[in-house]
Amino acid sequence: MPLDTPVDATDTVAPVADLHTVLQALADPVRLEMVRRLAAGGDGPVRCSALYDGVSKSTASHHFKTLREAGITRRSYVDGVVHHTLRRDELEEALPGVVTSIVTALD
Amino acid sequence: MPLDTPVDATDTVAPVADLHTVLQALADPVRLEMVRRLAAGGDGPVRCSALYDGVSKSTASHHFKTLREAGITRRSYVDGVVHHTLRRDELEEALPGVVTSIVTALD
DNA sequence: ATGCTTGTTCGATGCTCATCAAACTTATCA
DNA sequence: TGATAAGTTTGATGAGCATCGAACAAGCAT
Repeated sequence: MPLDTPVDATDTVAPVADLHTVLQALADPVRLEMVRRLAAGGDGPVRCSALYDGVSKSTASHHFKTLREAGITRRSYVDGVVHHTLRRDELEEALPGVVTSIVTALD
Repeated sequence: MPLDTPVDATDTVAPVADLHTVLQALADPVRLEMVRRLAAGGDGPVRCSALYDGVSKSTASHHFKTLREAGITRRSYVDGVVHHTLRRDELEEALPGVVTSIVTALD
């Protein structure tokens, strides 16, 4: 559904952003919770609606965009609905330990 | 020199704050650089003036307070001037790997 | 077709916070 | 006793951003 949707099933992904951008993205409680739920989802794609509570759709979409642009998540389309995936491997390569330790501390 | 200065040489320290507070503290570029310089200082006390550039004294003092209240640094007085120290051990205990990996990514 | 659902975009609003200058405190030095 | 230096605090200002509702786009159902 997005205007800039690619034809195939998965968005082209941006490189993982610099540390400051990643930390800024993770410093918001709503986004931190989104990442927590993505990690709890066993690293598979999770549908949008399962990633937030208590904020409006438009706010959630804004946070998705922030996470995506920081290189933390990837967007894909399964069963016609949007899903998000934690980019564990790329993050580990670019910023070893950072996201892993944060996710661990989140339990 | 602070109004709430204890009599002895080192401030009483607050507990390490929760993950969200710590991330929020580290998400600012000025504070991130302060932490980088503290880490580069080999975990010893570093004098205030060596921890920042490009911002005013009052701004720097504000950032010091933020780091201290997040439990990331400790303030002490050596040779009559204020020093700051990275609380490596307490941070590692409260949030294993988080600050360590961030500092490592900072090199 | 018509509607319903899902997600994005836009515009507006309000709050948080980074920043500075100025005044103040304490200590050190002449 | 001044005078200077180092940090802190306060008050004000401005920018960024989290939030929402509304309008829109795309897909699926009936």
